[in-house]
Amino acid sequence: MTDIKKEEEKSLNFLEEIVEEDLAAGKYKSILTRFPPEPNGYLHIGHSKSIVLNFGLAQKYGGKTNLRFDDTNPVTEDTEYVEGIKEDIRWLGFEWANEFYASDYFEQLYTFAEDLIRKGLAYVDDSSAEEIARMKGTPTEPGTDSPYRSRNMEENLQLFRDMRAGKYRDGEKVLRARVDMSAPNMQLRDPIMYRIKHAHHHRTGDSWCIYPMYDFAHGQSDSIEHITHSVCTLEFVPHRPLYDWFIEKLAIFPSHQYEFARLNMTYTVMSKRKLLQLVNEGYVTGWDDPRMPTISGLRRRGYTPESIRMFADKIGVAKRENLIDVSLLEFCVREHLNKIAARRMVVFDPLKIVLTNYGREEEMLPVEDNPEDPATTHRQVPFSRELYIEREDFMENPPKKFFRLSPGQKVRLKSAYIIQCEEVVKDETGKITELKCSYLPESKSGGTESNIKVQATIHWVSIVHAITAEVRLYDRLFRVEDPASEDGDFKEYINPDSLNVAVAYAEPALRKVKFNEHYQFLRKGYFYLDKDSSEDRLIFNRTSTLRDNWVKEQKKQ
RNA sequence: UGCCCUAUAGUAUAAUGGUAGUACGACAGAUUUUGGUUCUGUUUGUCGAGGUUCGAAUCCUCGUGGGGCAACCA
Repeated sequence: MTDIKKEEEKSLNFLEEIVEEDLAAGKYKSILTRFPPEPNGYLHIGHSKSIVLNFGLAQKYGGKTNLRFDDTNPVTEDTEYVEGIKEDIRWLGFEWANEFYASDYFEQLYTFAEDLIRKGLAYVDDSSAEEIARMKGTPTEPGTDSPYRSRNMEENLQLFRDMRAGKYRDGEKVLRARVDMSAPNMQLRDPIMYRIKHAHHHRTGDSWCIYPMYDFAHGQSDSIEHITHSVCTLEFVPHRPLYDWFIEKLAIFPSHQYEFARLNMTYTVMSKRKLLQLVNEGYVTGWDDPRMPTISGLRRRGYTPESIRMFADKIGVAKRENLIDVSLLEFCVREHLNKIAARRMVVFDPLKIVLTNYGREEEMLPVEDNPEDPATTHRQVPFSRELYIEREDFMENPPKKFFRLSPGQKVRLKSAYIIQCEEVVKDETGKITELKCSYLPESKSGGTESNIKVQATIHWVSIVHAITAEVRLYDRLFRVEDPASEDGDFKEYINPDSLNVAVAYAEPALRKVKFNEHYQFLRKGYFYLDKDSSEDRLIFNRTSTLRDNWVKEQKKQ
């Protein structure tokens, strides 16, 4: 009931409004969107905004979404990326109606081009790239006509066929649309439709040596598939008149382009070019390095598809430039993981404690797996006389608001007993090596007299039963909010401490950990088994820390 | 010195000529065997100047700020 109400109250974004209007006006019976990545890199969190938008629009209004690879530039593209992209989309939880490639349409696009030549709307230009650039003019000065602009139709047709037949070298000729060399919109100054590239294409092999440009492939592909709403990012706004021009002159299905502002996020970079640099120059270990904003990186780090979809939903869709705080992404993943992650106790920086009055060898204590789950299961955790606690959970001279262990003070060991610190043992350098504590037998968790109040509860692990695990603790990849907008090379702003590796002591239940299981290490954060793990070596990535008011409190002082 | 997009709390986003709301953040409190979670409360906003109107965040004009466009990239 409340959910329905919420749904009703939730306002539409401008694209949903357009779709609703089109549907209401009977313009379309159902809608068809597409997600059109170029297979020249891996998908990142910015793409997930587009994916959730395109697939979400179709889902919401009973339509469908095609996956179309925009593979018109053979030199940068590869099937490795095709496979990676498909995996990422599926992982995010979306299924496409059709898998298409712009290269599926090369023959059709070629026919379209000949059609435009016959109509006198395209011509072969022999000018060099430099000459074409010069004749293009500037934003404030009109361009000038190429001497080849007035070539007759038959000659253009023959030349274009010769281009396809491989008679010319790369760069010798191009096919251009004859639009308007003095248009205020630069995109309309006779844009290039085809260029010669004697290059191997990952799907069409060597069967073509001319390849269509984006502008002569994208809109036409949309039209061939009868895409109703072609949603892309803002930088293509100036291309829209050209998109419409080609469709009009070709008299083909009128797909329409709509633009939204791409996602920018603090403390990271979001362009494939920059991400590729980080990979190639060894700043990260790969596209799926857990510090990367890529889908594969986030997945490896322990993010869930649900959390990313929630994020995409929360950031909204509009046309103004934005810089989303990464803390919103972190909020989303905590929100989800808090509900599903099993709790475990792991000590990162151990301080030994000895319970001087604990007479038994050991005992097993039941500990709940997830307090958020009313039907939570319990596991048996071994407790014994010698334990590790977190070194930071003890202070010899604590400040006022420190609630944890200190000389003479009590804390509860989670799901076990309350202990009191009796003696601090140090080595010759003054470093604390051990704490001698007493425990309160009647304070046993769950017991009738266990309701004794103490200020804090801390996690622990039994030394003889502990297993070790490597934990990889990540921080933001960059030191500044918006590295791309800083002066100089963005790589100067990389955070040198974005990765910290430590060996931690874990309760034995963690020995049975499996891939795809999300854990909360009590009070330490959310963790996820890394693919680098092996039978005898557990490696965990910290997905995210927990919110920490104590850190804030300390900063105030 | 052109064309295009854009401007609402710290960050995003809604209000579609009629009470400026929501989320995250921040701050304060309650609860808590995680300084987590949960709950409650507080704080902060319509870029500027004119105009239209009974009434403007919304429409118009002129500024100003931000972004994009001059790849044989997408």
